[in-house]
Parts: sequence; structure tokens; C-alpha cells
Amino acid sequence: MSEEKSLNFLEDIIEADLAAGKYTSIVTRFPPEPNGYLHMGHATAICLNFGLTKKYPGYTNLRFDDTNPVTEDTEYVESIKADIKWLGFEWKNELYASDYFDELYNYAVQLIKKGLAYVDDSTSEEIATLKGTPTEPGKDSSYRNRSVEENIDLFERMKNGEFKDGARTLRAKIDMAHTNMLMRDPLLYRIKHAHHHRTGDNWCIYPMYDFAHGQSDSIENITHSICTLEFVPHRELYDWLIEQLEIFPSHQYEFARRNLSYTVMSKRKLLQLVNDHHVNGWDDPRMPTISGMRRRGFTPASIIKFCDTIGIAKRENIVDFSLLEFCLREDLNNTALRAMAVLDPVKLIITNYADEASEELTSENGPDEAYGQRIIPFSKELWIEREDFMEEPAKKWFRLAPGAMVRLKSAYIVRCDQFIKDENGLITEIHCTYFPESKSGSDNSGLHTKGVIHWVSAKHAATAEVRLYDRLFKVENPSSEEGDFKDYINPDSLQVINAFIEPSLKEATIDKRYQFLRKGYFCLDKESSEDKLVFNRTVTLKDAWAKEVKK
RNA sequence: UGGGUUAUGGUGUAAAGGUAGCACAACAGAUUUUGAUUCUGUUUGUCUAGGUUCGAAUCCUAGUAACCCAACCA
Repeated sequence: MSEEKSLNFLEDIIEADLAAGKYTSIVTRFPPEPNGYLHMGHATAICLNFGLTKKYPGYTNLRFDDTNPVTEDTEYVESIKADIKWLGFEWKNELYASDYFDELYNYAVQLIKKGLAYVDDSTSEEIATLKGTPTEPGKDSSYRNRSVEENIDLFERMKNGEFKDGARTLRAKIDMAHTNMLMRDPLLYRIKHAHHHRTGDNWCIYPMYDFAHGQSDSIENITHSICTLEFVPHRELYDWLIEQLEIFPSHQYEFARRNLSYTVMSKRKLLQLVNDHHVNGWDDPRMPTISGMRRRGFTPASIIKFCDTIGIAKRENIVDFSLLEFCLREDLNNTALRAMAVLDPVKLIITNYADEASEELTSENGPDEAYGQRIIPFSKELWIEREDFMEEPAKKWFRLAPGAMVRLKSAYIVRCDQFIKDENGLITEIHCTYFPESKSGSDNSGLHTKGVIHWVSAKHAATAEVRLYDRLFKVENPSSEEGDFKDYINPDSLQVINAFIEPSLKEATIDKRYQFLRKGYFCLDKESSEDKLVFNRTVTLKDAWAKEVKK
């Protein structure tokens, strides 16, 4: 089972570290901020961090980066945990940056005592002005040279709630002329009289990302702290703080976040889609959120396979949506139950079949024999797909057409004798004769058809609402187009129809996936009820005929 | 007039001086009681210009392009 696969750059680093004896096992962490729902981008990070400690000795912590109480909430904590579990990963410890608030405070005092941090009374505007720009150096704040005693006193009073929000900050004392903007006396603590989802009202000062993340990594003995590319400039500060505090040296490594074509992947933009009601909530099946994809019918296996296939690197990228669909179909093809449903019905009447007769036919349930068989009722009047009939057949057409024969899946071969149109030219009935000796499994008719179509017995059919989803955006990269990304929303991303389904589908359950023969993969939606079945289309089947038509 | 990161087919990703490979997509064909699946084959690539070398995606020099950094967000 030793399939040779080349290592990505992080695996290279880890194998080198392990080989050099730097570590005997590794510790990674997945550090979401509990201020929104997880999306496909997070899934890559999850697969990466948890995948690494599956492959190499060690473990992964789940750590909520909850240092900004005004945006964070327990609701998100719960959804994040549920999503990770659903993907099938297990964290070693459930931790919170807020668990370390006392330690972080002490670290800050330590820095002050070393003369490496100071309390600044400047306003946010003043700080911004003094910061300079990427091409111009900044200037020192006039509060930069306060004494250690004064700083200790002020910082303690900040903690005690003596000052209003924004009145003062604690800053590291590094270098206001540094070429790296993040080293120009970065803010370490700010005052926020806000209720925290875990620490309540214990604190009114909260550490900034840079003073919480690396220190939390260190406290947890994280060996490989993996984040996305935009944090590259933070690494210098990350290392500086660890060095000055003389704590466990965690190391930060950065990879390029994955982008998916025809969607957006930033929390901010996803939030807009929800707030402006372009979608129906975070778990709308069109959303690239984990919860949306779950509802849509994606399987954990397909998502993990996708993450694995696209790999990991440091360059800009937009992954083809079709690769995700490929991974999805591959998994679903092997696992989905088969059933028949007619989404756009037209009636087919078998003229030589007895009016009141019906019979029970059998059909395979899945991709192989292990799935067994099920019974499907057959009768004189059937629903078939409107698009499976062509009045004037195109070249290479081998479905139903006047005079043409086609196999009804798992049933009989029929020949179209005539069809009926209404006053608008819409075909309402297709009349066929069937060949009794062509019954599936005992066919001795000698007939042969190239086309096979699905059907549902009209008098036995159940009905269901079916939601057909398409890509959310009309363009590959909505964020890089001119104007607002919302201008590129696909107005036809959701189509709701009513379908006729075979009766066995009334027993469908929400944990199962179904292939509606020739139409795609579907799953029951959470809004489904006994009175009204609702199915989501997860993804269509590949359609070679549709391609033929395009030509 | 700064600093950092990155450039390999349409897309993603390998190749640590020695045959540019894999997957998706596209195209062609075979099989098929799902125009699905499966199978076979084909097309397409090393950012540019120089240099080193028997040999360069890889090393050197000079360019070019894209992305990130001036939130009391993470």
C-alpha cells in the first residue's frame, strides 16, 4: 500500500525536522476565530493540520482565537466544532486563546519590565499617522519613553477598567522606522469594555492577534504553526515576541489559501450574501460553507479527497470547480443508492398494455450487487422526461422519437407510434407499443436499442419538490471583476421544481445519497417532511449528450 | 521612493543539474439496460533576456508580472 506520492513543502520541512531529531513528534493546531461559519477554505486548513498529525507522530489542537469579544459568539464555536467532526477529524484538546488571558497579561508585564513595551495615550488617528507608510518611516510616539514604573502602573489601571475604550493601548517598543510595518511598535493590548463569550466581564483589555496567537502556540508547544500567506510579514513579530519572552519556540509556516472558481471565499463576502438575502442563510446549499455543502449533499470523503488532490503550495491559485465536482461524483458514484425520478414530465401511454394492469419489476439499488435490488411498479401510463423525446430527432439521437424504439430502464422496450400536442404545440402524450418479450432480465425479443430512459409509473408515483442548484456566480473570479462582486451573482442558481418520483423514494432518509438515474445525485433537504418531500440536487451527472448538442 | 511572497499546459500540483510527470478540464474512440460508470488514446506548459554547463524548470545576472503589508480585525 505504499503509493509513492511526492511531499508538499510542509511535509518536507516536517520530515527534515523529524530526521534531524529536532522533534520526535509534532503538534499542530487549527485556530478559527469564532465569528462566522467555516467554509471550504477552512476545510483545506483543517485537512492540512489534522492530516499532518495523522501522517506523522503527534496531534492537533482545536484552538479558538477568541481575542475580540465584540464579534465572537458561542454559536459559532458550536458550529465550528460540528463541522470539524463532520469532516471526520478529532482534536486532541479543545482550547481557547481566552484560556491564556492571565498568562498573556503576565507576558505583557514582562515585556514592560524589559523596557520593550509601553502604554501609548495616542488616539487611533495619531497612531496611524505616526506609523508612516510602506515607503516612509514612522515617527516615535511622544509616550514612547515613559518609565517602566509608569508603564506598569498605567497598564494595570487599563486592566482595572479605569480608562475608556480606545483611550490607551499597550505597544511593543521595536522600531518605528522598520521596513516591516508590523514591527513599527505594534499594538499588543487594547481596551474594550465588552462581554466575552467565555471570560464574561473579567477583562476589559484584550490582546491583539499578534500578542495572542504566537504565545498561545508556544504555551501549547505547537511545533508547526501553519497559516496563510498574508501572515508572512507577521512572522518577524511572531519570532521577536517568542525570543524576547524566552518561551517555547513555535515556528510559523505559511501556505497559499485555496480559491475556488465561481464562488467567493471570504467571511466578509459570505456574510454579505447572507445579510442581503442573496442566499437563504449560512447553510444555503449554494454556499461554499461546510454547512452549506453538507446540506447540498457533499460527503466528507469528497471534500477530503479534493483537498488532498489540490495539494498545498505558496502560489496564487484558483482551483477549477470541476475538480471539486469530480471528487464529489467519484465518491457518490460508489456510494449513492439508485432510484428513478422524472423532473420535467410528459406522459407516455402504452397502448397495448391492459388499462388496469400493473406489475412489479426489479432494479438494482446501487453500483454493485452488494446494494441489492428494489421493486418498482409498472403500468400503462408512465411519466418520462420531456427531453427524452424529440419530434424531429437530431443526428446521433437514440432516445424516443416517432417510430423509434427505446428501452425503459429495467422494464420493456417500447416503440413510439404517435404523439399528441395541445393547441400551443406542447406535446402532452406520447403513445407507444411495448414488446412483452423484451422484459428486463428475460429478454428474448431479439430487439436491441441504444437508448435507455428512466420513467415513473404515473399511478404509483409520489411527488417531491426538487431544488436544482447551479453555480452561485456567473464568472470564474467574482472578486477580481470590475464593480461589486454581487453584480456577478448567477440569477438562476436555484430552480425549484416539482417532480414525480418512484414510490420507494418515500422512504428516503437524510443521511443517504441518491442517484436519480441519468439526472444526478440528490439528497433529502432538512426542510423535507412526510407531507412534502424536498430533495436537493447535489450535482448533475456528466452529460455527454449535452456536449454533443453544443457542437 | 520601501519591505515581503510567488511565477511550470486552460486549472491545480510534481520533478533537489540528467526523459518535464500526475490529476481535473478539453478532444477522439471502445464498452454500457444510466449518452453515467469503466477502459484506451490525443492536444496543450517551464514569465522574459542573457550567462555558466556535455546537459538548466532547477545555478548566476538583469528584467517583467501578480499578490501581501500603512484595522485598537484575525
